Amino acid sequence: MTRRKRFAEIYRKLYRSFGPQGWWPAESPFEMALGAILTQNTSWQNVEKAITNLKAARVLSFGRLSRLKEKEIARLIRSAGYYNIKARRIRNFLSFLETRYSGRIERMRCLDAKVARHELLEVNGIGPETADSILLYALGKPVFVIDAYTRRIFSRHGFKKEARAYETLQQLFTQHLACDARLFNEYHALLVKCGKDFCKKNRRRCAECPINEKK
DNA sequence: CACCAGGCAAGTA
DNA sequence: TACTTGCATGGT
Repeated sequence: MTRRKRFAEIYRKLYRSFGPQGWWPAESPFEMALGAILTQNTSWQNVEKAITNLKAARVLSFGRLSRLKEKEIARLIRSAGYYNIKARRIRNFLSFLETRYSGRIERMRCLDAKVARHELLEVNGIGPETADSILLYALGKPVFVIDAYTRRIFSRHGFKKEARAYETLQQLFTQHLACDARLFNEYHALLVKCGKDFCKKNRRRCAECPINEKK
């Protein structure tokens, strides 16, 4: 079987098993970008509580959030963990948006994906996965997001070596799939769903993973 | 109790 | 280049 068919087959199995995932669960590109920072090595459940706090405080916008001190942001996002470092990262992102895009993340949409990615990676606190999440989910760019689940799943299904480095695994998806933001969106979300349910570090439920099914 | 979650940066060798 | 460590809450 070619790799192209393998990548398509895995997607098909995941989609048939789990259905559409409806990512990203946010009301605006700005909220998505914030969520991307908040969810760094953190369960989405804890991030939701932080987002809820920000909304309750009426500060989930560039203008309102920019007026808060770092300590205030930290207090509001406490439930997301790493709150001091994440508050700093959010401030870094806000000042980036301010200086380059007048605080309007939508203005990044007209950029080439490679240029936008490079700019985002310049922000201290935004690494490859956070940058790609913002590109794909907030800006609608056809960029495949690699995360710990994606690595683990493909590592366990014949791509052990390629799954080591972020860019290497990302290139495999880019090469073997149609360049389609909606496909990338759904595929990544399905991998996270599959990882949460069946491909955890302990291999207890590994055998039940839909990728193992015959067809 | 231990372990894990939709990472990243900084330090070390 | 390739590890190691700190960051922290909340669920299982």
